[in-house]
Parts: sequence; C-alpha cells; structure tokens
Amino acid sequence: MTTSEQTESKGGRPRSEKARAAILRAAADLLLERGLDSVSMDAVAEQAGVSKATIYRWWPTKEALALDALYAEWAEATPASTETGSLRGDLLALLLPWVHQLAKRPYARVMGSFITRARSDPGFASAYVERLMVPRREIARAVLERARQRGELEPAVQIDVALDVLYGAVYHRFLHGHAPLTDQFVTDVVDTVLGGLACR
Amino acid sequence: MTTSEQTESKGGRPRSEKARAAILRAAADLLLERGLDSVSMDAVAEQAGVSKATIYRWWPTKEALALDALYAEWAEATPASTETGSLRGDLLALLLPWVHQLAKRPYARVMGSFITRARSDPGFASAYVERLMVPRREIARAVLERARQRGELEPAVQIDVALDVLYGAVYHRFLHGHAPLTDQFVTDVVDTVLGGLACR
Amino acid sequence: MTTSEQTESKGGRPRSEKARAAILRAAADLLLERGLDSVSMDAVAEQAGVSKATIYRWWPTKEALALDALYAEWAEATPASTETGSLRGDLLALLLPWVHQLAKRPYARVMGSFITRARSDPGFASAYVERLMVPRREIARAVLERARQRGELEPAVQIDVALDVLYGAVYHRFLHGHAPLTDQFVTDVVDTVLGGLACR
Amino acid sequence: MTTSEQTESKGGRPRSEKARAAILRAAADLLLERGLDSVSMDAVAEQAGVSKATIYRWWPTKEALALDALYAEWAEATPASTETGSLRGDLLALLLPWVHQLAKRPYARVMGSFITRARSDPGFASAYVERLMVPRREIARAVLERARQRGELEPAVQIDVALDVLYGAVYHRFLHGHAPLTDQFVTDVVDTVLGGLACR
DNA sequence: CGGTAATCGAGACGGTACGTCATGTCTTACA
DNA sequence: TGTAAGACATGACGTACCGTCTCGATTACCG
Repeated sequence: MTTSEQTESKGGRPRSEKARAAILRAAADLLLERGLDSVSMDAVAEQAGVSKATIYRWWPTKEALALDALYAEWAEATPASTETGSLRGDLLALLLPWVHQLAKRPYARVMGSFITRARSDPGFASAYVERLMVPRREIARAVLERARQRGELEPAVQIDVALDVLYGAVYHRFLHGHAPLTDQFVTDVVDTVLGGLACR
Repeated sequence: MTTSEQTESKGGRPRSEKARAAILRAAADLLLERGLDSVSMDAVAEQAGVSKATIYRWWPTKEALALDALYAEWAEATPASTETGSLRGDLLALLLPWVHQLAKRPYARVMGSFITRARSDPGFASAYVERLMVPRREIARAVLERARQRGELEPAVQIDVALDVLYGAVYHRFLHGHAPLTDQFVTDVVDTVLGGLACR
Repeated sequence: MTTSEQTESKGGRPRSEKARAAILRAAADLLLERGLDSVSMDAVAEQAGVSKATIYRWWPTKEALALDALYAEWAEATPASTETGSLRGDLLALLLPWVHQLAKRPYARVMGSFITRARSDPGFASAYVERLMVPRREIARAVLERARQRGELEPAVQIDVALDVLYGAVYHRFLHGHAPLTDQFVTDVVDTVLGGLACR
Repeated sequence: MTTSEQTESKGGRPRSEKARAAILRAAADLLLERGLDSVSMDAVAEQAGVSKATIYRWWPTKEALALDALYAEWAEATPASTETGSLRGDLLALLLPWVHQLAKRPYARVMGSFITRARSDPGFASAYVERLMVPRREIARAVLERARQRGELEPAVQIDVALDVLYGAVYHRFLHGHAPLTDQFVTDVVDTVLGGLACR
C-alpha cells in the first residue's frame, strides 16, 4: 500500500480526519521548506500534534506521505482542459501555468527523493507516475490528438515521443537547474519542437 | 570543497593513493548496487579496508564521494567527438553509446540523490553539472554548431534550447522510468526533434 | 540530573525495569573489571543487550552511570548502626567491614575517575558526596556523639575534624596505594587517633 | 619508562631542549586549566609548536607527561627542612605552605586522573608515589623522628601510621572537596592528632 | 446502553548511522 | 638521529532517526 486509504472497518473508533489533515499540512510545509531527507517523522509528528504511530498506521514510508502531501498542490494547477484553437496555444496554456506552479516552491529537491525512492520501490514508482505525471500527460495527449484531427500535426509524429520531448525539456531544467526555467524558455521549447531543427 | 583534491603541502606523510583508489572502488560498487541512501559511510570504509576518518578527510559528504566515484565510469563513455557527416548521424553517435552506458547499471537511483543534494547545496550543484553534464553537452553543442555551418540547421534554432530538448527527452525516461529507454526511442526523439511536430 | 530517576509521566510506554537492571549489572561488572576509562558506553550497551540511546536517556554521563552502578554494592556494606559499648569498638565495627568491602574489588580506580569528574562537574560532586560519603560519615558522627555523651571524648574535640582524620587515613592508603590497607593498619589508626601523638 | 630521560646516544641530532621545555610548559598550562581528560596530545603539540611524534618519543602516556609537567611546581613548595623547635610548629610549617600551594590551581582534578592511571599501571604508580609523595613524606618523617628524640612523642606511636593520619586528613578534603581546606582546618588536624580524641 | 474494537497521545525501546574527535603509529623530507 | 608536518587505522563519542512496541484514554458502532 502506498497511500493512505480508509479501511472499511465495521466497529472501532473511526479515523480522525483532523489528524489526517494536520499530518498532511505539516508534512507539506516541512518537506518543501527543508527537503525530504532533512525532515524526520518525529518532526512531522510534533508539528502536526500527532503521535508517530498514527502516521505509520496510514503511510508506510516518508516518501508515501510526501507524495500524498504534495499531490493536492500539484493537482490544483492541473487544468481540466485547454482549448485555445491552436496547438501552439494549447501547449503553452498547459505548460506555462505548470511551470509557474513549479517555481512557487522548491519542488525539485523533493522530486529527487521521489526518483530515488521510485527506483528501489516499484509500488512507489507506480503511485508516483500515476499521481504526478499521468494526469497532466493525458491532457497533453488530448491536445496533440485534437491537433492531429485538425490536421495541424505531421502525420508521422509519435505522440508518446512528442510528449517526452516536450515535458522532458522542461523537467530537464527543472531538475538539474543548469539554466533558468523561464516563460521564454518554455515558449522556445514549444516553437523549437513544433518547427523542428532541420532545414527544410 | 566538494571533491577530493590533493592539498599542495610541503612536508608530512603523503596521501595514500591506495586508500584513495580503494575508497572510490568500494563506493562505486556499493552505491550502484544498493543506492546512495542505503549505503553507509561505515560500509564504504569497511569494504575499502579504510577508516571512516580517512574518507571524511577528503570528501565532505556521501554525495561528493559518489560524484567522484561515478565520474570515471561516465567519463569513459564520453566520446571526444563524433563525425559521421550528418547531423542525424552525429546525434545518434553521441546519444546511443551514452544510453547503453546508462543501461548497464542502476544509475537513476543515484542521480535522484544527486538532484536532491544539488538543490540544497549550491557547491555540489556546480560540481555535479560541471562533471556529469557539461562535458557531454559541449560535444553535442559542437555537433550542432558544425551542422549550422554546413547549413543543415534552421537558422532560427537556439542551440541551448535544442540541447535541453534532446537531452531532456532522454533524461525524462531515464529518471522517471514511465516508459523504456530503447535505441528506438532515441532514434525517434532525434527524428522528431529534427523534423518538428508541425505540419509544413 | 545526575542519576536515573523515573519521570512522573502520565502516558507513554513505561520504563523497562529489565533494561534498567541489565544496564546497572553490566556497568558494575565492566567498570570494576576494566576501569571507567577503558569501558565504553557501546560495551555496556552490548553487554546489557540494550541500545546506547536507552542508556543516554537515563544517565547523562558514564560517571553518573558508574555512580548508580556502584551505589548498591557500597550501600550493602553500610551498617545501620554499630553499638559495641566503647568508642574504640564502635569505630572498628564501622571501619573494618568497610575496608573488607573495599578490598573485594578494584574500587580505587573508579574512585579516581569520580574525583576527576567531580572537580569539573559540581552536580556530580554533590551526587558523589551524597551517595558514597555522607551515609557512612553520618553513622560515624553518631558514634562520636554517643561517645561524647558517655564522657569518652575529650571535650575540645571537633567532630568534623575527627571524621576527616579517621576516614582520611583509610582513604589515603586506599587511593594512593603507597602501603597496604590491612586490618592492623585500621586498628593502628584508631588507636593512634584516640591516644594522640603527643607525650602526655 | 615513565619519564623523559635523555638516551645516551653517540651520533645523530641531539634532543631539542627547546622542544622539551615548550612541551612541559604547554602541558602544565593546559592540564591545570582544563583537566587531564579534556586535554588532547594534539592540543599540547599545537600549543607547544611541536609535533605529536616528538611528545610520544619521550613520554609514553599523557599521564607520564602530566606527572613531569607538574613535578616542578610541586617540588618548589617542598621545603628542604623545617626547624621550629616544636613538633606542632614543624608540622604546621610543613603542611601550611603545601596547602597554600594546592589551593593555587585545580590540582585535585589531575590527581584523580593520576590515581586512576596508577591503579592500572604499576610503573606509573611507582613514579607517582616516588615523585609527588615520598619527598614531602620523608621530611615529615624526619620531623617526627626529631620529636621522638626530643621526647615529645608518645613512645608507642608508629610513625608510618602517624604520617598517613596527618596527610590523609588533608588529602581527604583536598580530593573529595566535601568541606573547605583552610588553614584553620590544618591547625585543627594537627592539634587533634597530637592531643588524641580520647579523654585522658 | 453497555460492550467491543479500532484509534489516538505519549513516549520508551533496539537498532543503525551519523560526523567528530583523540590515540598512537606511520611516512616523508628536512636539519 | 631528531624533528615538523600530517596522513592513517582504530575505535568511542553523543546525537538523531527509524520503525516498533506498550501503555492508558478515547471514541464510535452494534448488539
């Protein structure tokens, strides 16, 4: 189990929703402020006014807790759809708000921990991909499909490859930080990928 | 100081090259086998037949040690240049051997730890970029410059953006593992980026 | 806090009496066998089958632990009172069993460490005096008071000085070991102090 | 070997007297200021501007170094003789200056370490007794012998016992610190021991 | 409405690793 | 040979988390 879900129990005291909220609140605050490695379960428990046992009852690992804690924040900035009329407009409408969201808090530090964990724990890997990547990726896929139907897309284009190229470029700067992740960069990426490198 | 460098001292017992080599050897083996988080300095010291103090004398953190330990392995697979005559050929000649190198060992797990550390330690961030990214990136930049001079490149193309697009796509699958990182994928990325998505 | 005392807590897991006993047992054995300086907390923890953190939770320093560990052994040989009818008899009844206790194990080595520690840590100094010196000293004081009431004591005698003279002589040989601490010596000390040096 | 002595060598570089003096100076200062346990050989070496190897070449342990370092200071206050005409006067002339010397610096802390060490190292024990106790004790013995010849001493008095009684009382307060070591106390001790406790 | 059963807080526990420090030995070059 | 400089193996230090555990005190629901 990677995430916190209510067990469908008959009797017994019901789970405290107050504790659940306090834990996620404390975890999100601490994690983004200090990074996953520098935050202890003891610290989360104290900050949330909760006992460690309560956390471990519902989340198996620190990473699982962090994933839950950050899920909401990311989900907010995931639009249901973007319809601007053009492929270029749709892509920018999708990518720019996301990049703004990324810039708000030091997410990259925590993402590094997610990557590390995912590579040792297949269960976490699925949860991570499912929650933080698939939703946004599916919207982008829909955008490309619509463009294809409108005839805006080169017929040979493989959409999965295109998705990795577009998102990959953004993630690259986001995670490695070798150069700034600006609106201009996002625009340049979209234009470069749409137009292609090769002389025609 | 982020990496191990010989201090230019006059007197005193010289640094033991044997110890240095044993530490890097042990670190590389353990790190790739078990991941950075699951490897203790105690374990590296024992495996290398060396005292912990000796490690800490030369490397300030586990991450710095890992960076040094992995540097050599990556450097081997970094070609001095690639001259196939065409942009497409050059790019594939550069990317494919690298991807093969990545596939040999579970590097992604350690890379996640590097990203995490880099985002809390600017000194480490520079060392990381300088050692593991810049060398390969500069070769790719040269490839693109040559292509531009041959007239193979669309004049408007920004090379820094192009580099992030190409490498970003590969890193994306490498780090997130949401889909396999095959030769076919690399070829598709190159063709997609060269040709562009938009209908012409 | 210098010694291990139960905190008067409401909730929480209760302190393990088994661990407490095992720690004191292991500490006493190791300390007397090898001396305070040559015994590590790691060794005590291992010998007691206990984690180091558990020891540090209840005893702030190695010396404090040693004090607790030796307290019991000394307390056993501290008689509640001694009533032989004469001052000389009372003093011998008090001192001889104590000297026999001292001879059983190499206490002097540990006492040296106590003295060292006491002179850098006033809190430890009080605990040391309170536990290892005051009880026996108070009995001796009572013995002298009784002798005074019986008219056995020179009226000018200051009891505190007399106590230091009697115990001082025994401690002197005990700690410095320049000559053996025999029953004969104890008897001689009592007789010398009672009779005085000066010709009358 | 417990103390630093010049080996009678034929050739080679002679021992540096400057280094020897600097080491003893640094050791004395640091030891009395911070206590034996809190002073490292590295610290002594640095303070003396000397390499650690040089210290270890001449002194086998920290305690041996400390003993040498403190020897001079104690020796100064050891009078060659004391001739006041009376036993009481001689004893006070011997004890009072010594007690004043003891009060100048925190010697008791270091003495505790000496006792500890002596009880694990017979060689050190002899050196300790020989250097710090015997000289003064022999003078006191001479004082008592003279008193005996003058007929001031009770014939039955055993001098070795008397010495332990007198010095023991002073050492007792000095080492255990349960009460102040004043001139008045020393005077009271002498008078008490000379006069005896028992009613006559 | 009282019993049952899961939850919660508090916090002690056995472990494991941390990064630092001191000891005593060694190696090298210089004096 | 003696010394300064300083690297080294060894091993203890005291701290911090981890994940588990034992308590006693709370809740609901269900019979």
